[in-house]
Amino acid sequence: MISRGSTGNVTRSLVEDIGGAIVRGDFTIGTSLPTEAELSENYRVSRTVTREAIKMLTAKGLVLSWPRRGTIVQKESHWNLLDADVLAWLLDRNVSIPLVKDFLRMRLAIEPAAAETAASIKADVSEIEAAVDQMKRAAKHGGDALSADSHFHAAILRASGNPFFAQLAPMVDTALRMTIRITNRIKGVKFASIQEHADILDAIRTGDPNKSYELSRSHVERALDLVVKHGTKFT
Amino acid sequence: MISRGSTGNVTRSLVEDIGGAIVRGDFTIGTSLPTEAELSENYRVSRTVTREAIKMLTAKGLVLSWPRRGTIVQKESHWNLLDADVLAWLLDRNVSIPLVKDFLRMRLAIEPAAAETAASIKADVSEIEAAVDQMKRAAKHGGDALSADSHFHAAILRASGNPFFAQLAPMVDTALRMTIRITNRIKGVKFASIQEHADILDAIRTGDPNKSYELSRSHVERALDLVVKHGTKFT
DNA sequence: ATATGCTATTTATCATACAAATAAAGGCCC
DNA sequence: GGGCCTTTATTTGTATGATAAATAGCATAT
Repeated sequence: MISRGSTGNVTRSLVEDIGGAIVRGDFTIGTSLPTEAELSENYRVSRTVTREAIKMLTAKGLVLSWPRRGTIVQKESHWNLLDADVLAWLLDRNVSIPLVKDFLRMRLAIEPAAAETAASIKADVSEIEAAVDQMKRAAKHGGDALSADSHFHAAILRASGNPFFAQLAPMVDTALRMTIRITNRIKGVKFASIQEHADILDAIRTGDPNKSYELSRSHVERALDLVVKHGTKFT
Repeated sequence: MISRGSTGNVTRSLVEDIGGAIVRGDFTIGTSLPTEAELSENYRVSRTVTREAIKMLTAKGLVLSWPRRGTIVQKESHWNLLDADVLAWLLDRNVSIPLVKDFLRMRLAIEPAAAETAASIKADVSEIEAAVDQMKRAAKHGGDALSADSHFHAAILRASGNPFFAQLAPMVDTALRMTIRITNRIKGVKFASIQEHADILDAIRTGDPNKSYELSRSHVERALDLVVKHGTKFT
């Protein structure tokens, strides 16, 4: 049986449930899911709902359907990791150190470039500013510092004005929320200092591409070094 | 009326048709598509097919449906640019110089990092090798040099072993195929020399991260410079 | 053994009906 | 008139049942 979920949308709940199960590894890659009829029976929903859910999972690259063969679970390399849903499911069960490393290495490639670009076009920094303010407020009066942090980095990607960078923002937002927990539990390391974030903001605001690049790079590098050095203890 | 398309799949054809129309700008952002009933009528397909197509477009971030409000075309920032379909639709009608620049700037951030990583882990280079061979064959006996080129770059991303980089491979493959046409029609510039590609392959194969990074970077940089310098003539 | 045709299974498509949500219209009160 | 409530109509959401198309597996023939 499936509940209607917070959205009151049965199809959405099914997508969550089956998608999560696939990513979690409940089904063997290359094999078939239960048939539409079985899924509908198991979840007590109509075939309509089952089919529409499967179509959405198909669009996310998780499965592929063929008449008579069934709905085949695709290899992980086909999964759309950049899809916020898929990534959330993945991180939900699998916040492994290697994955975090790979994620940080991608950020290391992307984020400094985005910061550099943002500075060079004198981008609107209000969103970045808001994130820093939120961090300050959280430090003083308590609050969601983690959200503020992930917002900060997503905002930089958007500020770059490059749609390809901006596209990665939701993904970075989702992933950061998960991974910051890991980097924070390494040694006695606290949240990266607010000053460090404020400096990056300042470099972008004053339109200094090189400084923006370097500050952003060393910020991410610090997190990566931490995981590389101490990560093995936390696998 | 809609044909069954090359796949013999009506739903897929509808996705192509409506998705393409949205990305092409045939519908105003924020407004509603025709109703399910109207779409079904127009395309002469059942509501089932229409709904399943719309669900797939929803998963790609193009639309969002609400009872009584209709199916709303989402802002471009919500579109899943990293989805190969969406990108193909976008490039199909909109291979504009600014978009190509943004694309090259993202590659400039990603590709050298991927090449560096691939070299440092002594990655399997057979796929990259195959692409270079294909380029050589194409040069000699004629053949699809463009495909070989785009394969080469996608293969590097995959060779990095980083799933976040690898995920971008299909997108880069699609986009390159479109954009190489532009860079090639600037001045008398021919395909980037095969030697240049072979050198990158060699640096990765011999496990030289720094050289791999530098060669890859200058390769992409050359393309970007070209577009920046001469691009305005081709908008 | 290989090729050919049959059968059963599974997804694909169609058609219809009803439920749920909600925007728009209309009516009511002040 | 203007704000509040109710009703209505429209649109997507869900359910059900039927038929079509594709194909894996089996049986059969050569």
